[in-house]
Amino acid sequence: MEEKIKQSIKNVLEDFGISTETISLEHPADMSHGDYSTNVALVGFKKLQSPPAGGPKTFAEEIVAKLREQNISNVAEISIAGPGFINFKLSPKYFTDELANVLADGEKYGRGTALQGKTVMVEYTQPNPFKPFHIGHLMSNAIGESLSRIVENQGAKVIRANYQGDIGLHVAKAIYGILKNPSNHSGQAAGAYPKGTPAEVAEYIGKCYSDASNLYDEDMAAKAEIDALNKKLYYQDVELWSLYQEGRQITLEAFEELYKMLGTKFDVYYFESAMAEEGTKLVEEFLDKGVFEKSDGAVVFHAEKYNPKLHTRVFLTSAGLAPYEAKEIGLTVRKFADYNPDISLVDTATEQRDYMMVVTEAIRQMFPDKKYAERMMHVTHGMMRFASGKMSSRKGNIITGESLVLDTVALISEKMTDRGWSLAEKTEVSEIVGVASIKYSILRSKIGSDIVYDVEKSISTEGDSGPYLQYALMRAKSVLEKAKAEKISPKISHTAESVGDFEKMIVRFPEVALRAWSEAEPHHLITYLTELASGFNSYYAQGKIVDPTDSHSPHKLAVTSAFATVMRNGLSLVGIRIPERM
RNA sequence: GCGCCCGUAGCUCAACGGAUAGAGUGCUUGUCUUCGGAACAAGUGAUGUGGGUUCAAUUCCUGCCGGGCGCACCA
Repeated sequence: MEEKIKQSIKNVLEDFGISTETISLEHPADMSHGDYSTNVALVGFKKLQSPPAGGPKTFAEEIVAKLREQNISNVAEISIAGPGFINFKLSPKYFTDELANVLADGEKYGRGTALQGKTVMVEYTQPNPFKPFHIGHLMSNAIGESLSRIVENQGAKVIRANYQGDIGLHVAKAIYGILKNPSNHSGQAAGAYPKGTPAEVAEYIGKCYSDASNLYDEDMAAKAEIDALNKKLYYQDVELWSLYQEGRQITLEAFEELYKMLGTKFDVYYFESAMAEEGTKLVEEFLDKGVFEKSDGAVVFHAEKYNPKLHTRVFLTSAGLAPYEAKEIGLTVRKFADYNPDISLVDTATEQRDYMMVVTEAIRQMFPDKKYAERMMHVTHGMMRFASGKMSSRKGNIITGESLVLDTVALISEKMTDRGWSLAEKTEVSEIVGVASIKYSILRSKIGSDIVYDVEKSISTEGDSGPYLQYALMRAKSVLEKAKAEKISPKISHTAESVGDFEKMIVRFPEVALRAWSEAEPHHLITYLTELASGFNSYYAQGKIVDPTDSHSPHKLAVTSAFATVMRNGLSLVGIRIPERM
């Protein structure tokens, strides 16, 4: 539809001797202005050889006259407003046909073809074994999972990848803590892991890590020991190996349980430990080829030579070890070898922005013909800060990603309306709703910015929230079930009265889904779905939908059904699960 | 010091260079409680600041003020 109108405008402009590649056609913020609006008369006015004396408005009139001659199908009315906007009003039939498409397409409604045939790798979450799963990982997971689904929805084959730091100083710290257990956590004997679920053991490891981390800064002797451990681990010391393997395994299992709750399933896991060798080799190879240079014993890359805004970074330390930079090179080569993605989308925290640009520049210089750099896309998320100064979880610990999820789920559980749940049902529902509320808080704003999270407010029973979206859908479901019981079937009636703002909003879903991809911004979906839920709640409040005495009842049911379909598809794109009841 | 990001109602967030800057929350008031009130409706209230570009600036450029992040052997 949009393309058809644009084409017509283009034709008309050519008649006036104006050629433009891009025509701006948008939905006016105020729906009473029409369904589409263009500013071509305002923009094109200056390009005219002999502009009409009446100004842009007169020019708009001339354009409109010609547009009307074209008789664009489904365009009911063309008018001029304000300084020279041309507004298009579509015929009701266009919308009722679209609603019929929603019902016919079901879960396929809203799919696009922008990435048809492409392979996209999305790399996200990236927690580190031996360390707690913290809030940043939760943000990365919510964003990455949503982007994965948005990309999939545009026809791409998606590879979900998780790159984890299973080697490095943090591991040495954790191992040191386990070997010594200086605070005697859980009364656990030093040098071994306690018995328990993966989550419990991971929590123990987290405490050991934290102890060692403090000692590292305060105690010179401890620092020396940890540094020595780090070196031993790097060279896979036999004595430490089983302790290392067990701890690595168990923290990874604990992460896996969280992914399940969050609704993520990774296709591939990459580990830093496996990238050091390949990365080192590559850096050395390209040192000879002149991409890298020696400086103070280290191997560095002077990114500022190619882009003055970038800086120099170390790719191999003077001790000959591979820092993150070299491992990233190894990872890049590996993932392109494994999947050859058309786009490699990576989500990290914002502080890695410049670092990533330097690495990307190095890759550009290393592999100009393979176009790796051109296919790399980096998005960054901000930090989650907490309102009300409440920085610890219910158990009094530092808030981790895991404790935030569990605390939120527990609060939701307390506030749930009792519907005669079994314990299993209640657990399941509170989990789905609790995770939804966290994901909503993360995804509702632009992904780059920091977000302020208030545990109490985000699960408050009123207003903008994940539960609000789920609740609207539950209501719609209820209505549809009641209609079924009363044997009224949904049927679209193709009359002018049957198209209101709410119906128009429903059929905008495909373009919102597309925009979420083209800007890589899930928050467009959240904003849209919130408006849509609000629209439905108003629609619902206006009068009965299921009413045997109302001849419009079948149409209202069709609209309700279309709403439910779009809400389901939309929630799926942001990675929010839908409960059976709530 | 240099680079990147940000500054919008009391608070948390929107706005593809466009029309009267939208939501939620808070506060004030109302609906209804017959399809699920975790709801609906009404009122209240904002673009940090000085220039510039444009028919049109929250949006682009620029000065200042304020905040976050990054800038060599950590990840």
